[in-house]
Parts: sequence; C-alpha cells; structure tokens
Amino acid sequence: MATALEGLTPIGRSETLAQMVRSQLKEAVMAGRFSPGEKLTIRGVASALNVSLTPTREALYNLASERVLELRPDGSVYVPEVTEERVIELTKIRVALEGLASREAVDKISDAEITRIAALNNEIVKADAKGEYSKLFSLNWQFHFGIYQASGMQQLVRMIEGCWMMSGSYLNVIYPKYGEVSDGISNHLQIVRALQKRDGERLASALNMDINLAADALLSAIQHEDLYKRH
Amino acid sequence: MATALEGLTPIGRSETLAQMVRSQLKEAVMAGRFSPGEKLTIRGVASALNVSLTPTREALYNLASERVLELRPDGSVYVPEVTEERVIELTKIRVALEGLASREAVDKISDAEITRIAALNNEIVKADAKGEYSKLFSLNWQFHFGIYQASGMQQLVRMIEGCWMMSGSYLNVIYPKYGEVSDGISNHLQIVRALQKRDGERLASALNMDINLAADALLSAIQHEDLYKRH
DNA sequence: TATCGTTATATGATATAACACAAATTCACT
DNA sequence: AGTGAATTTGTGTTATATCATATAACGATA
Repeated sequence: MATALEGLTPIGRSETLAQMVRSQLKEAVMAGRFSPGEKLTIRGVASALNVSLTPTREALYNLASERVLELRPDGSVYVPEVTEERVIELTKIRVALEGLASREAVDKISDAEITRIAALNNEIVKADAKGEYSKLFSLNWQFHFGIYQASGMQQLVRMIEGCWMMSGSYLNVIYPKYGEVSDGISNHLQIVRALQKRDGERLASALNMDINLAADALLSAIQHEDLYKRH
Repeated sequence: MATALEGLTPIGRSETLAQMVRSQLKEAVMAGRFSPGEKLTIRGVASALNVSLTPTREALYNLASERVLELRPDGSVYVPEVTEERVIELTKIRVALEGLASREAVDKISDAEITRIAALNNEIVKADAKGEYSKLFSLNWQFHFGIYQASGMQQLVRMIEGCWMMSGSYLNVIYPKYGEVSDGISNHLQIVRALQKRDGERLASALNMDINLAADALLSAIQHEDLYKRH
C-alpha cells in the first residue's frame, strides 16, 4: 500500500455561501450591530455581502425560522426588539430546558469531561480578570454546552442553542457592566461542585441561579436603556 | 367614515408556493406517507408538485431547520427515522415545556377559555366514540394548545408546536391501537378539573401523565414494528 | 477478473432575469 | 396649490440557466 497518502489531511469542506451569510448575520445580530426593529431586505443584505439573492434569502429565512430574526406575514424580515417580556419568557424556557439537560447529564457525564469543564471555568476566571470579554463569551458557551452535550439529548441541545441565539442578541449589553460576571463566577463554582458530586438537583438549581442572574442584569440594562431613549 | 367597510374581512393573502409546498410536505410527513429514512430531493419534490426548484428548496430547508426533516451535512434532506431514543428524548422535552406552559397558563386563563376547553374535551369523547380519528387529532391539538396559548408565552408555544411536529410524524401509528385514546380521555378529564380548580401542579402532572401514556403507546408500537421488520 | 480512468447522470448551489404587488413619487390638469 | 392618475421604485417571489461535485455506469488495460 502507498503509505504516503495516509499522512494527508482530508480537504475541509468549505461552507456554502448561504452558511457564510447566515453566520455573518447571526454574529451581527448577536453582537447587537443592528438596531432593534431594523428591516433586513434580501437585496440589501445580498449587496452588502456581495452575493446573490438566493443564498441570502435562504440565510435570512433560516434565521427567522430559528427566531433569531423576526418574520412578518408579508415576508419581510426584521431584527427583533428586545422587550422585557421576551427576556422574561426566554429565561423561564431556559431554566426548564437547561435544568432538564443538566439533570440528564449528571448521570452520564464522564469524569474526564467534568475535569475539562472545571478547567474551562478556570480559564473563564482568568479571562474575566483580564477583561477579555469576547473570550469570556466563547468560554462560557463551551462551559455550559459541555454540560448539556453530556446529556446525550441532541434535540434538546439544539433547542437550548436556539434559546441562546435568541437571547444572545443582547447579552453583549451586560458585559462588563452590572456585575453579572463576578456573581456568575461564584455560580460557576457551584455548578462545578455539583457536577463533581453528581448532584442533579444542586446542579439544576445552580444553573437556575446563573440564568436568572444574567437575566436580571439584562433586564436592568434594558430598563436603563429605556430611560435613555425617553429623552 | 364608511362603516360598512370595517365589517369586511381582509382578503386572505394567498399562500406563497413555498408555503404550499411546505404544508404539503409537512402533512405528508406527519401522516407517515413517506418511508422513514427516505431521501427527498429538491428536483424530485419539485416535479412531483409541479413547481420550480426555488420554492421547493426553501420549503425543504425550512422543515429541516424545524427538524421535521433531517438535513445531512452534504445538503441532502431525509425523512427522519423513528427511533426509541428520539421518542424518549422528545417526551422528556415535552414534559418540561408543556409543564411550564400549563403552570403559567393556570393563573392567566379566563373562565370562558376553560369552558371552551372543557367543551372541546366533550367533542373529543364523541369523536373517539365514533372512531373519527382525524377529527380527534385536530380536536386534541386544539385542546392542548388552547391551554398553552393561555400562558401568553409566544416563543414557548412555538417550541411546543415544534415538538408536536417532530413527534407528529408517527403519532398516527398509535391510533386507534394500544388503548392510548381511552386512557387519554380519563387524563383529559383530570386536566380539565385541574384547570377549573386552577391547580398548576395538578395540571402539570395530569399533562405529564397524558404525554407519557402517549409515548408509551408509541414506544410499544415501535417495538412491535421492529419485530415485524425482523422477519 | 480486477483495477482504474473516463464518461454520464443526478443533485445541490448560485446567479440572474422576470414577475407581481405595493408604496412612493412624479406629473398633468383643474 | 390641490387632486388624481400615471409612473417609478422597492421588494418579495418564482423560474431558469449554469456551475461544481458526487455517484454510477461503462469500458479498457493489465
């Protein structure tokens, strides 16, 4: 057998244009780079990204079906408004779904995975100390989804991802303000401890706390912003 | 002002082709008219429905993003397989989400709405007695979503709809077999009573029972089917 | 016969053009 | 200047053509 071939790395499948448009839009929405309520037209986005209507339309409607964007009955797509009701509702849903995932995960997760998640938490603490907030975001995502993935429930994980994407559009608002981070860090410690003791209830309630703290911070940010606008 | 005009109902926006394709596909999947694992090609569906590729592709991918259909990494779309794991997972998710919705609804739902839902249940009993199963489906949907809508949580309701659509593809399997219906009917009574007493915990646990009974029936149907295939 | 290059076909991805409808704008006429 | 009709423009929708790639069928050579 020709052995030299075995050393080659397979060509990485490049993303389709539609996927690239999708991720650009998603990132922009989640970074809050669009104004809430802004209309996103197919042609507008297409020409901004220099692609044709077809992949743009696909990306736009895909994000709408995941409720990252809002689809109106006439087919036009908007950046969702950040309302208190929406945050409160999403928080309740997240508690339910992420509570379920963590309860399932606690019996299935491997010791190695727990170690990895604990290590992630240490990195989070470091990133926080250094003020590296975008790194913090990424690490926080990995931390949480490391746990949820361990549940082995694929559909559930995707639903939770959907929730994060929906609420992600304004998560940036609260960093680094409002002290969410430092509270969150002590909570993360609780989460790690609960994992190590494999105590599902404790894990779920620590997560509950984590989610609600973030939500509170976000809500006060929104109220603050509302006062702002009123001038 | 011309007052006669205000009584008119707006002309129903005729659906787009993509929406028509979508609903046709969705209905076919949920009625079990495709074999599980079957590949749905864009051109195949397009020519079957006599429309072009564009709306077909949109409908296919839309359903995939709602997980009614399965999207593989290479872009091809398949009818999902009905596996035990999937049913078990979806059942747990449904318990969490529908439990949440019902707990929220119990404080907000109006007396009139409770009356309407109780009436729906009577119709369900009748439809069951007459063996009108497709009517039963529709009424059952209205019964449950009447409650969930009362929660006022839009996002949550849409997620639950998603769950129903995902599991709907094989719900037909269990009617009228396996006695799900008659058990379900006594459960529905519990649900109505809990609503009338506005007892959230009781409501949630009755719903829990309802969901799990249906899941059990479905699981035994699947296992039965598996034995079948093995011949 | 087995292997491998070639060709044909199927399919997804993308761009472009055309269509339909609605809103905005322009323009003519009073 | 005001009003109403005509036109333009913007936008979503759909069809079609083209491209790239994967798979299958074919065939030739060793």
